[in-house]
Amino acid sequence: MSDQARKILVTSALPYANGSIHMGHMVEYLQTDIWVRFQKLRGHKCTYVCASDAHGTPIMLKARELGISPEELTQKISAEFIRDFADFGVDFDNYHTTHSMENEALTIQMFEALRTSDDIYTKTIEQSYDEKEGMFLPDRFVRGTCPRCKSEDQYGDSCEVCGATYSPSDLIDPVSVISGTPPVKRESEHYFFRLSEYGGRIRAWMKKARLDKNVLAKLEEWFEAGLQDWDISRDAPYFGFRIPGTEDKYFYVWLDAPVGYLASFMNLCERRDDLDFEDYWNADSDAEVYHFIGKDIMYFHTLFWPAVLDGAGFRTPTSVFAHGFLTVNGQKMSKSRGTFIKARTYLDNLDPTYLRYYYAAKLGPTIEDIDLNLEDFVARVNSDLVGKLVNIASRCAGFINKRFDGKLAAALPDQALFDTLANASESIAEHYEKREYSKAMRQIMTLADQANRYIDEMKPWQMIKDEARQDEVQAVCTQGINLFRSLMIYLSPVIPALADKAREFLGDETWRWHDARTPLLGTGIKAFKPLLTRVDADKVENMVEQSRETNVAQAPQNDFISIDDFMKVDLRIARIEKAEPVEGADKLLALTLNVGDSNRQVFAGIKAAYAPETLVGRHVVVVANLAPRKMRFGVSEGMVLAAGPGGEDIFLLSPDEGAEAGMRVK
RNA sequence: GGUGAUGUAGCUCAGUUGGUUAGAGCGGUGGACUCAUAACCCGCAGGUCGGUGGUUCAAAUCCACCCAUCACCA
Repeated sequence: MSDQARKILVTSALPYANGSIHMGHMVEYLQTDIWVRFQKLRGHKCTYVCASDAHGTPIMLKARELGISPEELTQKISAEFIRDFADFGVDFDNYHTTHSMENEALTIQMFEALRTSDDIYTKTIEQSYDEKEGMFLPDRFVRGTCPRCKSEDQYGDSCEVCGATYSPSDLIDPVSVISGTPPVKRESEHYFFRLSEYGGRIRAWMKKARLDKNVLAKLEEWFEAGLQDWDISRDAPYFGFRIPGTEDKYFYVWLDAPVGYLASFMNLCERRDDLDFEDYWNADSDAEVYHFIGKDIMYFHTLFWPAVLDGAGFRTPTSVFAHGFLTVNGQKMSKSRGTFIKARTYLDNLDPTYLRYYYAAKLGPTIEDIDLNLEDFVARVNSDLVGKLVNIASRCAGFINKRFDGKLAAALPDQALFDTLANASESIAEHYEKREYSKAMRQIMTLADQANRYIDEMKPWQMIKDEARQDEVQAVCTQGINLFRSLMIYLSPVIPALADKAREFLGDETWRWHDARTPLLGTGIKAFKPLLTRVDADKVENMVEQSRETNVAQAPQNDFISIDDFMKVDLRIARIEKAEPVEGADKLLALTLNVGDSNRQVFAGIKAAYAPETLVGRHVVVVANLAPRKMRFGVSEGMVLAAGPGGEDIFLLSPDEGAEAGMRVK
């Protein structure tokens, strides 16, 4: 790694301004923030920009639903985003919006450049149209019955049940999600970007960008499928930028969203004399540009985006860093389980330092998902941060403060041990640079173990009883304090708030990476206050409960159903005749139910909660007229009613004594 | 359905180009210590490395198939 100061521009993906920031989002912003803080600590000129992604149909519709303008909506949500990020210590140099003058000017500039080079053409296409609402419908806004498996209420682009992909016109009985009316086909002229012409240039960029091998594999897959031209326009009504020379055509949100990276930077340059927009974005720029993104938007960032930049005469990104998704307790985040945790809910309960460290301890450079295991989270943070790290300072500071008037010794008793930490500097730095944070954390914690072992071997608490060894105690504790200091410097990109507290306690003005090479000697330290308290497992539980509650409160829609609607559901008492595990299914039991006149087979996901033999003879409530569903194990002819969040917490409904199989429930 | 990724101790994860008894942290357990936010230190137990088959003197590591989980399909 060169010692020359590098010019680096870093971005995180622009959060879409129609919801709240949650724990999944935070993976990306913390991953990026750690990297940026590390670069700054190393003395590089690193700039971190972001913005709200403010355009598109979902935002337009949400604003309409709330009876406010899209501008108002996105401003309000952006304000929330900014607070959430700030409270997590995400330190943007600028946070802007894609609905800005800079972005409009840049988007149009790029579009015109591409049109001049004949990379834009128009073509008439057919699309679903909602006559009642007077608008074209994105695929996601049409729902209907899957043409392949006949599952009802599926999206217009793919079936969530059988996984089939198709176009909205293939759906059986399609309806517009907005008006509930059947859409019609209507023609419209759209603008297309000739992505198909860019294969060679994208490949050349890929080689330079040194992408992760998993990202490359994915790209290769897309290349094999063949690059298709990209539809970059949408018809009015749409919230976005109008295409010059048209009355009712707008740029597709995904065209102007990445341009928002440039727009935010341009906006920053307007008030920063030391930053020059062209210096970073001209085709021959020697600055480095990195985009941190989630693996779901790789397509846009590794194909369209370099192609558009290249075609429009700008420089391309130095690299694109894709990360995986977050699971909580090993599963997809779930509102019913209370694991769909908003950033604000976390902040209301817990210190952001915990999460920053925990994510760092798990993050690597690949697109693999990471898991937030809440029990592990409590154990890991308490053990590493409180038990190991802060403990070093805690067990030395008392002696220094009480016996030596807060004064550190003038020399280190064990220079070799100090050097061990100093010499780890480049290896740790390399881990940070490559975004191997989990490796960096492991290495730092191993060094923390050495520090604790050192104090343990020296036993200052025994020395202190011997009048002749007082100086030794001061020396040993000075050693311990300095080891702590080095570790804190290394960790400061991850846990800046804690590092600041530690720095103040030690009386240092500022920290740079290389300060870990020179010990603090002969100076005074402040009185030691606990720098970080342990994670309270009750608060974690509380956070989960709050996440569950807020969502349960939302769950009952104010859409009432009529008694007729209810009567459509044929609920019957059934007697379980037979219950057995299903081979190859972890969660299912195969139940043979007597519903009066006949027996039928139903698969129920209750294996974790009930042993099959306890069920036989029991009466339950079953939905008798549910459309039979073909599963891998056979056909399921109904649904057994049960309550609870799932797993072991499932509770079957039973009738009171006297009910017989076949009776209707109403 | 197609494509890709992942599957290693109770939990979270390391395991470089195939090579001696498969590692760490947490948790469990036994002990030591008492400076420290019941923290720290020493020891012990725990794994047929998702399954099956194959290549090889040798496979967690390579190949094939299968199973499970996750993602993408513009």
